Amino acid sequence: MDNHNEEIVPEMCKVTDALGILVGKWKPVILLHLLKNGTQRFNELKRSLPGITQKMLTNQLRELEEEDIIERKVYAQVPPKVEYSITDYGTSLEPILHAMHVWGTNHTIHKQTKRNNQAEAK
Amino acid sequence: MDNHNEEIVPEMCKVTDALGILVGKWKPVILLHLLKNGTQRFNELKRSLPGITQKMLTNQLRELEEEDIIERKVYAQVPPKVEYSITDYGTSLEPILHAMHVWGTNHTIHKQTKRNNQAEAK
DNA sequence: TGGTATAGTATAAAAAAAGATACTGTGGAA
DNA sequence: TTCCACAGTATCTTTTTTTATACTATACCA
Repeated sequence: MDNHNEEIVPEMCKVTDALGILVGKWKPVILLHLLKNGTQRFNELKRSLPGITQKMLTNQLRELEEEDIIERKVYAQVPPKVEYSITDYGTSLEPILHAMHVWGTNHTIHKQTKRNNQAEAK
Repeated sequence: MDNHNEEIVPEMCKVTDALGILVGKWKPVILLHLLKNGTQRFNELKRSLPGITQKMLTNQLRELEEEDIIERKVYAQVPPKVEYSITDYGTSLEPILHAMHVWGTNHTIHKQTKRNNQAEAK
């Protein structure tokens, strides 16, 4: 048995680092859109994200690009054309997003069940 | 082949819901402490979390309790004694926290590598 | 000639999250 | 008698995040 047990030591925990990349009101949805639909132009994304402002979209995309999760490709055209896509490295996030989605789905059920139980216990 | 493919539809995505539970500057660390050390008293936790204010700790604990992730047990004593622990249900978060930790750890390396490559490319 | 689409930037304001600080009541120890 | 530990509350201030709004340049179309 080798000695790299996988216990997380809170003091050197990287969970927050990982979270930092996912957090932001719009980042998960942006990632899911890019994962599902592949390469997208700026305004395509914008139309898929009702309510987002251009500034927010730009911000979130830049932050994801900074982390090497997505790629930004600018075409030298007028009017401008900019395409966004998930990098190969970025796809390594997919299992986590998926796990969170599954957990989140179950959690909504869990909470509903709990509420019902509490209601009938009165 | 059955028809429940697990593709995440962004429109009905629960990732944000799951994230909402983990987000908060202190929640992941609190959870990791409780997972690692088991039941803890309020001030034990506080001492383990250098820099946290009582208000923040109380807040985060109440929010986690609200989601049924942790349990709060009050002893009718003076001075007061309150114990916090992960619920059985709460442990279902462990794989996700673990996955995020592993991903986060790798990500720090990834970024370092990228920086080095960029530096030597100049 | 005016209007539209593109991918943004700039600035300010509002809202949410986090932090600082002071306060509570009570039993036991010094 | 004063002080400490306990598990919090109550306010107030600061910081961060998000939103709202207006503005840019240029090609194309009618």
